[in-house]
Amino acid sequence: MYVSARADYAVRAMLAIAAGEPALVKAAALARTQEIPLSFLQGILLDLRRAGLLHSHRGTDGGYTLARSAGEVTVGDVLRAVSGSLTTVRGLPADDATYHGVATGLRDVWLAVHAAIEQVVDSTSLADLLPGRRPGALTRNRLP
Amino acid sequence: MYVSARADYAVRAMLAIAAGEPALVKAAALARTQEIPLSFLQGILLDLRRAGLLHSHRGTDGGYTLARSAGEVTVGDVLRAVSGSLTTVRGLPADDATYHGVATGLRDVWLAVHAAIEQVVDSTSLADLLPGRRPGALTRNRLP
DNA sequence: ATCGTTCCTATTGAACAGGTAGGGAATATC
DNA sequence: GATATTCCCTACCTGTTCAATAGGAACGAT
Repeated sequence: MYVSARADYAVRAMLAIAAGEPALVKAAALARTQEIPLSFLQGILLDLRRAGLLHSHRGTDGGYTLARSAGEVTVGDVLRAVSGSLTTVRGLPADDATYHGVATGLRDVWLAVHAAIEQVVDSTSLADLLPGRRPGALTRNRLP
Repeated sequence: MYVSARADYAVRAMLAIAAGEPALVKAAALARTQEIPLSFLQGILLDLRRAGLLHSHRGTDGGYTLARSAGEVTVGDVLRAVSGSLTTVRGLPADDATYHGVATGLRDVWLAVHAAIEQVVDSTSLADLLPGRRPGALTRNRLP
């Protein structure tokens, strides 16, 4: 179970842009405050824009802004935008895994893991994570 | 969220060895029936033995056998044996992630994901996945 | 229309996962 | 004890991800 640098950076960038609303936030500012390599970040921002999560504006006083409000964007949306499928097994989406013989039941494990992850990231919006909100909005999702 | 080839192969190998009990199972037989590259598999089996999950026997009619019974080994045990930490963010254990500024809340998301995954893999033993058991032992963990 | 700023793209190199090859060490059979 | 079989270990190759650099294209302000 591995969260890639792309995925981590993408959520942090979206949070920083959401926190700057309604002003535009520059890529260079994101890279500085969140300690993300600028060139790498630019590729991630491009993916987020192509996925329809960001609007970009060029020229002086340009930058990025959210395409939807922070409450309408979930962490899962961001992860899917930069990683394709949310959960992959050996590089393929969890659904596509086919097992032979005694390992047939393993498929259900990965599907259960996928569902468990989905339940967390799809029920958490960017607004839930921003400071100034009630802390621990997530705690009720932790364990039964 | 990425399940590595090592992790997937490791669980499949453990299942195949468990299914062969009490006979010893050879690495070559595992590679053939589960379609795993033999050389790669040998390195995985070495990790599983060092973690105390397998016993190995050399020479003619050698092979591998479980160190504990199939009911006493969980999927989580296997994953930790080959991957170190169960969940990593940018290569580091989920606990070690430190975030600055507006991204502080993101840490709780990864911890919640970690807990959700843990709940699935630590409550599923190898015996639960073997054929001949009641199917769908996992289904009650899927969703609330 | 020009200038400066910003986003966008292409190229290059380091680090790591996935996969391969071959020699060495231990065990059982003959 | 010689031999065949199997596990054990090390080094190597390849493709992808992560990261750095440099230049080109689009936009707003003056």
